[in-house]
Amino acid sequence: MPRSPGHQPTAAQRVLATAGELFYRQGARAVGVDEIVARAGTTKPSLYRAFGSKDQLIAAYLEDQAARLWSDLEAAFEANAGDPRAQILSCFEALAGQGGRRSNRGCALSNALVEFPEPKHPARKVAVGHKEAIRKRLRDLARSMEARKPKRLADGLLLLMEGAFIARQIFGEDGPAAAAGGAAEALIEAHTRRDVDIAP
Amino acid sequence: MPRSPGHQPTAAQRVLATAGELFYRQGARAVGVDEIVARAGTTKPSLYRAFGSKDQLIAAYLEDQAARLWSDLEAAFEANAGDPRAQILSCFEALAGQGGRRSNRGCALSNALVEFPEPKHPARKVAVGHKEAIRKRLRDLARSMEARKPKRLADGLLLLMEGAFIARQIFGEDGPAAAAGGAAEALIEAHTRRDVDIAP
DNA sequence: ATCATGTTACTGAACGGTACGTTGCTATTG
DNA sequence: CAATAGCAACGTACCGTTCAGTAACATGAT
Repeated sequence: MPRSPGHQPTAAQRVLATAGELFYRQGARAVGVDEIVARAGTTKPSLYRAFGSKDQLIAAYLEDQAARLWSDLEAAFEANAGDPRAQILSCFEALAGQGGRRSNRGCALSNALVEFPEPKHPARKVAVGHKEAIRKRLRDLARSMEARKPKRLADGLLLLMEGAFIARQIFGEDGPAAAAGGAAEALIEAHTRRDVDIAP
Repeated sequence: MPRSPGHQPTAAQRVLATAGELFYRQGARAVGVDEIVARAGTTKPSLYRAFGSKDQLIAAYLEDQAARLWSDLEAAFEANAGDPRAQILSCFEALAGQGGRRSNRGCALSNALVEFPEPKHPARKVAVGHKEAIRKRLRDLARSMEARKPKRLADGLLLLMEGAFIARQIFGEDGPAAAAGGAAEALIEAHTRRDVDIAP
């Protein structure tokens, strides 16, 4: 879809970019299509030709966010290739850094899950799919570091991540979210040390 | 405000009860005042006479939820008086049980913080206040169990709680949320054992 | 008489969505 | 080369609905 470089961005691209900003900062339900097109310097027909409906625009926004997040994560993984423990901890640093540059509103995918509980909403499919992928990735990492109970460790790490996302929205960047990395370390330690036993 | 027993519930009470159900299940932004008054068997003037605005009704709903949650927690604390470790773990059981009876929509307070990011929204004050109280309570418990870094432990536990709330909305009751209690146990263990050291 | 409540009928703004006309580039043609 | 046909992208102006909120008045119980 992206045009060859040198061209100006299309109306659809501008809509997706501005909608992304507004959705992330204010929540998708709080933003009207009129505001989106006004700030994008275009009009509603362009929005609806490109995305079909507001719900589908939200889904597109989430796919975009998921792709960015995923590539950030993969970059962190590659930077620590071969050391699954460092790979996991780099996740927490990565998500901490990302939150900082975009004003403490946590994870766009998680927020969307809260905003749209209806099971068949297109936003849910995208968000749930992404979260399942993250969970699977964490499981693989836990397995490759030979944790005693890899699934359990991966789920614990996921809880810490999600908790950090929303803790940042409650207490800001220097609240409990800052403790996520350390807690993850402790959890990993508990699952990999020989002399400590984990509840069944 | 509650009337003496035997009387029928007032219009305001019915509004608060139905609004609570709808807000919790669908999200406050997704529910209109017309739907609330229709299901409560009353009319808009009654709603606005009692609560002033929809935003204030949302705030009242959150205060109600916070009070319920808090009393549940206090009950769990009293049942394990003198054993701070058991008190903390009973939190996780309590919140797991609560989620079960109300269809996996997590914590009403946390959800509201996601739905209403505007700093001066009345819903935020209520929700943030409650979360700060929880954080303080966890700190006290961590201190009284002589954890090495009580603040850090409390924050880690808070992350696990919040993570469990939203994990339930993503993966359901049997997803990562089920691992919260075990992870909390491991975290406590790491902070209380003599022979394990915690990163600074 | 007073109080909480219900009834009806509104308001103006914002909502998501669309029918229809216009612009501008590109490709084909004489 | 120049005229033109086609086509995709875009904008104007509007649709009906729903939103939160209100004014004025009626009713019923204590």
